[in-house]
Amino acid sequence: MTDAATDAGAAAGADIADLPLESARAEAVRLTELILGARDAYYGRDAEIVDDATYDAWMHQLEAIERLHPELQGQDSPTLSVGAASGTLFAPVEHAERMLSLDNVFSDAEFLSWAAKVERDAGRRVHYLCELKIDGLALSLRYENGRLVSAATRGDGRVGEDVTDNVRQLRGIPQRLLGNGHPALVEVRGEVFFNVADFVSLNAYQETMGDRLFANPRNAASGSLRQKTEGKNQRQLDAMHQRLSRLRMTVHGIGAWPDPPVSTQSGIYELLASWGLPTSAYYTVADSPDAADAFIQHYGGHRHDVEHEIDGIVVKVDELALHDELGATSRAPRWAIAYKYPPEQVNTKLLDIVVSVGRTGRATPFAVMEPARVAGSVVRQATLHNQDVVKAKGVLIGDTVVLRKAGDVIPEVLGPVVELRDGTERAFVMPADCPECGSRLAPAKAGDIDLRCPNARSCPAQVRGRVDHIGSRGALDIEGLGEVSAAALTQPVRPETPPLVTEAGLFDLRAEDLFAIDVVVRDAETGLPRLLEDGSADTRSPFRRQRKKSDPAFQSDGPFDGDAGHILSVAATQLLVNLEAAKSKELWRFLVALNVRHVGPVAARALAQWFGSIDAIRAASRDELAAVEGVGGIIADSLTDWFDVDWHRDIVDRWAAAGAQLATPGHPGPGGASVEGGVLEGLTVVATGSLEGYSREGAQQAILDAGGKAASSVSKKTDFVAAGPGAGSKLAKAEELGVRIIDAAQFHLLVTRGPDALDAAATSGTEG
DNA sequence: CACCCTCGAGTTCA
DNA sequence: CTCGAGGGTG
Repeated sequence: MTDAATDAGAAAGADIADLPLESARAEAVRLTELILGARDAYYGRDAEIVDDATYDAWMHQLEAIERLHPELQGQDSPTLSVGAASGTLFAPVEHAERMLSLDNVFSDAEFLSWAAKVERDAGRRVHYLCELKIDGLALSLRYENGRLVSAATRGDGRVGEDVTDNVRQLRGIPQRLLGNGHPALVEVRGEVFFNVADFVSLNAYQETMGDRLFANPRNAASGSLRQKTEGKNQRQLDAMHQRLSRLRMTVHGIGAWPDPPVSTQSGIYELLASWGLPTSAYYTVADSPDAADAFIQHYGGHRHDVEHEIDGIVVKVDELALHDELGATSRAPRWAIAYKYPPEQVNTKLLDIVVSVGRTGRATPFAVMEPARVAGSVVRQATLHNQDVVKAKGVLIGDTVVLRKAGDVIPEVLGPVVELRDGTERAFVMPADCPECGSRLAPAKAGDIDLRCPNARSCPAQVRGRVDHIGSRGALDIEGLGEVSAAALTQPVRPETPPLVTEAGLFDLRAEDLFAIDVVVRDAETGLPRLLEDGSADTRSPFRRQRKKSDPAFQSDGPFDGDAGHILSVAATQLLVNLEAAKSKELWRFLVALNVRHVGPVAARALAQWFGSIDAIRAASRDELAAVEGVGGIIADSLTDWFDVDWHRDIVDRWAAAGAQLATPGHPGPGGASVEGGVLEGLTVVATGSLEGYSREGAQQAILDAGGKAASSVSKKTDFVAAGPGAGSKLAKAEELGVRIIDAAQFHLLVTRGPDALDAAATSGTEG
């Protein structure tokens, strides 16, 4: 790129960054039309209708938009084809038959209405050929008398680039067709793409060579195919061949064949396969729109089970006779549609990097972004872990960043789009003080990257986090005690001194305490306090509500009448009831609730089982603690250290005084109860997905009750994996390791009667 | 010294 | 649910 071109691109980027997605889309369409029109004139009529500078400006504008919104870059984008660089590198080739693009739908409803229209136009039910829409580069191959004579990119659909020399090096593409049933002229359309693994290794290679990374497999395929061999040194040439050999082709179209010996699209695929052309293994013929929709939904959930990237599903009417009947619009055939999945990687603005403090005091920077739709949900935040990660990712506040969902769930910032910087970005500086309480942040021990707020006792963020944690499923599992209540109880606007200064007072909470609480109302969008007309913050109570005449619980002389006829809300009464019930939960839950470092549900269970009471654990020495299986020196130290702190012991004492049961009834004391001789003794079981008849917790408890070990991840030590609907990576891991997989019914048998009963049931022949 | 496992954190969904 | 960090165990 020349300097002038760089400037043009950067300037365009600055404007475009402010465009909302819909306007950007419209602008991209407009530019594409202009560019294709200019190209048509140039190649088709040998005439220039615009000067080079204008043409270049359009291209740079379009490139800038596509960098900002990669999802707008269609496969037929002019930036991916002829003229993108200089227009003279590859010879133009005219396709025998125009390569049309497909119309898109973005939802099941849109797809079903397309199918309904097709069936209405056809006047009958039709079959649908469903296939994966591979994220690659479309290619047209021309075979004359069975020999490959040319290969061309799509280009603008009518004229493409001649990439025959490069294509001849691809292993997956035959130079000659097998057999002799093919016509004299065959033009097949296919997709050249990288498998995900090959794409990753290609980028790793590019990185070691100091070359530019490819944004996605399609760009990589395009880049590899459009490499020019002249002027390259031998080493680069070898590397290129190595990469090219990893390209594969799958055929999903055929044109220029007036009289095929088969009557369906799927028949054509079989024919192509018999000629030695590589076709995709992933297609099916559906006999109804609903069946086709089921295929779409299936792969929507299993996009990553396929070795290559897919950005959607292509559905075609299978009956060839109907293709002519239905015809085509100027851009796309009416007998086929592309269902586009939501993009998994998008660009968005990094508005700020903010630091949050968790229940352990760890200060974690996270990215605050312009809300963006990724993989089907709207994301506005993503963790950045610590200041080293921020630095390693190289993001600046104000950058346009690439956002994705790791494992399809957890939002992750991949990095900045450096080309779109305009100089106003600024670097993130890790604050020296806790953003919530102002204490000086410091590493817990020398050499730690993580900074922590040392003010464990009264830092609002930490107290709030701990109270929230107490209510969580892995601890006392108190319904109604979550993030929101925890905040209301520890830092309301009224009263000034919150009911809970630390978690010590949790079981002393009374109805009056809850009734008095007011919190600031925050805007759901911005997170800022909502203001009243006089400029003061709007407040409301989470635990009061207006009394209605119709209330069955209406009492004219209730205890809380003073306040304009308000009564305790349902949430408040439930919280009080649940707190009361929590007082008699199992000992290990209290141990987890105490927030001792390194003591989670597993260590807590081991300790509770051995010692039988909090007092016994408090009294135990470091070595006595470390003698418990699953507890080592570190956890033992962590426990004794914890009990050395006055206000920690105060928590235990006040909970006990409030009636919390901090001992297992009937436990004989240290060294005592251990469950032995259960039917699952010595066996490790992992439960995943939803198992009919069991809750997530219930399944774990059933395994433990039977004397087994309930592990949270699958390893080769795992004996059984009980998998129900919705099972994810654990099931895959079990298959990979050859661990025995059982369903809910078998799981029930296993925990009640043991593994032998399972085998007996299996051999008695329930199959068939 | 290898594993293998648990902990802890952040996030979104039903 | 997944990742990194770091503890426990053979």
